[in-house]
Amino acid sequence: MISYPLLLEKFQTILKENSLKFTKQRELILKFLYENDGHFTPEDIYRLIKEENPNINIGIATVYRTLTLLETSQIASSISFGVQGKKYELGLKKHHDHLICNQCGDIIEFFDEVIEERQEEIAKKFNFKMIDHTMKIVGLCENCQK
Amino acid sequence: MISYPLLLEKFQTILKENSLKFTKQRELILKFLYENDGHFTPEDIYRLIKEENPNINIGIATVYRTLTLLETSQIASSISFGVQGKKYELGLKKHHDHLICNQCGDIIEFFDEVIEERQEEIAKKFNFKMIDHTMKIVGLCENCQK
DNA sequence: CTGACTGCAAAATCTTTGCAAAGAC
DNA sequence: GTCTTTGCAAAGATTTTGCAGTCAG
Repeated sequence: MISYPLLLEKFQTILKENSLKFTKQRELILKFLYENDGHFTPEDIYRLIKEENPNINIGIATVYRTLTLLETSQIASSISFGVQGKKYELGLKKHHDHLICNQCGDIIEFFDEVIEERQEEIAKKFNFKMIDHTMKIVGLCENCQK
Repeated sequence: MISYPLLLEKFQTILKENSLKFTKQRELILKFLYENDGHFTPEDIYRLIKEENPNINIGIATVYRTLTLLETSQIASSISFGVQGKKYELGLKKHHDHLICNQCGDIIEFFDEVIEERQEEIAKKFNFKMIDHTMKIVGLCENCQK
């Protein structure tokens, strides 16, 4: 896993390349995603950053804007929950898919080589240029089945 | 594939079982999904039904309510597109997954036995009770690569 | 300095809800 | 007749945008 200083550097490089500025708010959001393993809504991120940094001012719009930027830069990635919006996570980990618990909302990550390969083959079969793929298994986690 | 009269009967049975009423609007939405192979937003469905039936009154709220009902009844199913909402299709076909073109929005359906099996195995491995699963391969379709 | 970024509030989307009238059974 | 459904418009929820002031480089 990448270290935080390296991640920060990567982000700053991307910003520089695009004549964008490195701001306190952008750093806080990056740091939040780095430090908090999991999947968060923009609202979650906004609220938790405010809680942890009562002295800093940050607006929800900035969170949305920054998350979009981070996703475009391939530093973060999101999974969507239909009408309930998206959740973001740091996107530098190895690609993986998700098991999502319907009851408690818990998200388990997994990676399966066989599925990855089949996906490539399917895309090829349809002459489809695959950019991304997501797989969600929805159900009940071990705890919630009790 | 199920015939329309049979589908209609199935729907009516479900309605009766739940003391719900069979209305013109509900039938139109069911018929629309049956006759139109593809994936539609609630807005699409609303608009197209109105176009095809200028004499009939139908509100967008009814479309939403009915789609929810159809999905709960497992007659329709939806795939979500993040903030951009959901698209619905008749859900009685054999389970399948989707290739989604980023450019033109086209959706190609596919089914792969190997992936299906692996999903079962993964769920088992995590003691996860699988209720549903979706897989989306996002990219560029054959046409849009040109 | 200059142009990008920010927070705010307003706007835009998409979906749901409250309600009185209409319709199914 | 009774109870559900409907359309409408208003309300919600989530996300985006316009703008004037602020800040990074």
